[in-house]
Amino acid sequence: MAGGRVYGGSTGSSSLSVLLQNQRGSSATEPLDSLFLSGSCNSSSSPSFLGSRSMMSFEDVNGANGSNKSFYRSFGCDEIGIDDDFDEYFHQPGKKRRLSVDQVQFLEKSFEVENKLEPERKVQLAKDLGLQPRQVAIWFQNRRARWKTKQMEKDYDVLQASYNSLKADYESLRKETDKLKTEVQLLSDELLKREKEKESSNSEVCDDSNKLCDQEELVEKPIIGESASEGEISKASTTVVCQQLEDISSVRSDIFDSDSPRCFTDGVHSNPLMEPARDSSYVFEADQSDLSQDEEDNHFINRTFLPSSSSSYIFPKLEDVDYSDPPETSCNFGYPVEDPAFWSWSF
DNA sequence: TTGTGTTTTATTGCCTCC
DNA sequence: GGAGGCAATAAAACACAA
Repeated sequence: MAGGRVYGGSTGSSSLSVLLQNQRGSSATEPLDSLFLSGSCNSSSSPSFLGSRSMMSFEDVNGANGSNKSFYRSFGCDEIGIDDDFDEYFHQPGKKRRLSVDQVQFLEKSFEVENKLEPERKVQLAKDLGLQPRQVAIWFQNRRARWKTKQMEKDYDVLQASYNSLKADYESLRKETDKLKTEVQLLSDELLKREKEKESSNSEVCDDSNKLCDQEELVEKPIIGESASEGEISKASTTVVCQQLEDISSVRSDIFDSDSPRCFTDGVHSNPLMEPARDSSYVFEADQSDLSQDEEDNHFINRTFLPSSSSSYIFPKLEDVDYSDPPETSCNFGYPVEDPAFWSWSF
């Protein structure tokens, strides 16, 4: 829209007083509501109807001469002496004429009441305004189109505001996610580093492990063997078990410092089901001939403290465990547990 | 005064409903 | 099939800057 334009697509009543002032030179406070009051026509207000000269140029203007005047008669303006103005525009066929401000105001008020036009109302409006019913219908049709456009603009603004809000939220969450991913990466690196350190230290320990392994066999046989009974666990074996447990705890506490996010409450897993997934099967399988030190630890603990009467483990099999909905206290940091990236660093 | 952009009035063609 | 609504569009009217 050009700057300074006083009329526009928005023909709301708020701008009509300005319109009138510009077009008629009348006071801005001059009540347009007089259109809806009978007997409002006087010599000072009559110029406001001069704009209606446009309606005299319609095709059947000769026949409509009387009906045009009906618009004024309806407001008590039978004798206003504007016939000369009518005649001036009588014979301009094909010329498009704008409705007067007052006619538009009248139509606007009618539109506010009901934006659809019933046939009876159309005829009545046409009669009152001195227009053809078709003109009234066209005006309402165009007015509805303008209203729809405005409404779409409003809806667009609302949607855009909503979009901007969501976008801001998304950006915030994305930054937080990136931050957490970085943290996870750091922790994962640290874990790998410590595991390597542990493996190197284990290789040194293995030199002395022959003796330890012999002792472990002594512990296992009474527990797992078919002929073994609980009463057969000797006091000496119990001593060895305790010693091994201390060794394990020592190694574990060496691996995980107190600041690392993990699922341990101490050197032993608080939730055995969250055991390492690097090779998750080993936790629940009875026979593992080639066990690393870490695996040996779990192997030992599981066999020592969680035996069943039938010598099978009481842990559920891995495939029976539902990991789809991990507990709140798990260490998945909100990542889906089925994500391999999660299992690569979780415990 | 003129060119340009905007608004309004009106037409056309298509669609839906009764 | 006619009436009416709607989208697209033409064309006139209008405002304004250069």
